[in-house]
Amino acid sequence: MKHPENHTPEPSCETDDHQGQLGNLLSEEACQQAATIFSVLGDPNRLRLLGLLVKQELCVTEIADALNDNLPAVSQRLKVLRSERIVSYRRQGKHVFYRLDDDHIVQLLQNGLAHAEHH
Amino acid sequence: MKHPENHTPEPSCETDDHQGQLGNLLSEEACQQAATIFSVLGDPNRLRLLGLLVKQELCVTEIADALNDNLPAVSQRLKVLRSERIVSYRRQGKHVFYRLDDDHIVQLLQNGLAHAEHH
DNA sequence: CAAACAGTTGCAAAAGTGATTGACTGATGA
DNA sequence: TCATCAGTCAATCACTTTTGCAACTGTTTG
Repeated sequence: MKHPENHTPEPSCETDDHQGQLGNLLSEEACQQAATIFSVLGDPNRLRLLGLLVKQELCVTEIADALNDNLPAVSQRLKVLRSERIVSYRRQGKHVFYRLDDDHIVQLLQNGLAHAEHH
Repeated sequence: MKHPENHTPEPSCETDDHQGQLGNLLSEEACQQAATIFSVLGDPNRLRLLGLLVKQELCVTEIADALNDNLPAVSQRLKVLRSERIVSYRRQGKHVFYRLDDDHIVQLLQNGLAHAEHH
């Protein structure tokens, strides 16, 4: 007696497959991982930071300056982004340069922004 | 004395435009909105729930049952998803049926999962 | 109208998150 | 080697979010 059997004449026939490889992909583990990534992107400060990196590679100081924020804060954010492989970095002398890890996440950002707009 | 001027010979020439309408889009407000959406998606429980809705429209009880979770919890999650227009709903008799608001967010989910996987 | 069912809401406890500050590491250059 | 600059790390605090439970609303059915 779990599923209500008397609710709707036609059982909500939206079973078309406007999904990609999605459907089954929502396994326990996939959800967990995807959720982590989404929540890392779910912060305006980190998003602003990524916005800068879309255009070019930058070192931490430059980022902090552009965002008008202090170094530890920025470094902290970069650490989080690093942990999810959203940004990668290289050291050059005293400086550490960060950039987006791949174009993949640019897409994600675009999608997110798109949804934000048309809403 | 803000931007370091001695850091790199060529100032990190990644200024190619593999961005869509992105670049400038990262305005204060756009960031804020996008961040909200991302963080709503940044929860494994909500993601699992959305996973169900990708395939079909479902009522709250069905969802709770499928997720093996209690009704108030599910209702609460749906409320959050509703607030960001990620799901829409219709009432039919005693039941309230939820579904994904548009195919747009399916894309978002796909992107998120894709990134989660190849990582 | 009363009973039963489907959902929602409110509230308090618990868990998670981000900002801040100060100390620490690593590289350069006098 | 010492001073300085670039960045990271760690600990604390404030704040937001989740969750779990009980009470409440709305709808159907007897």
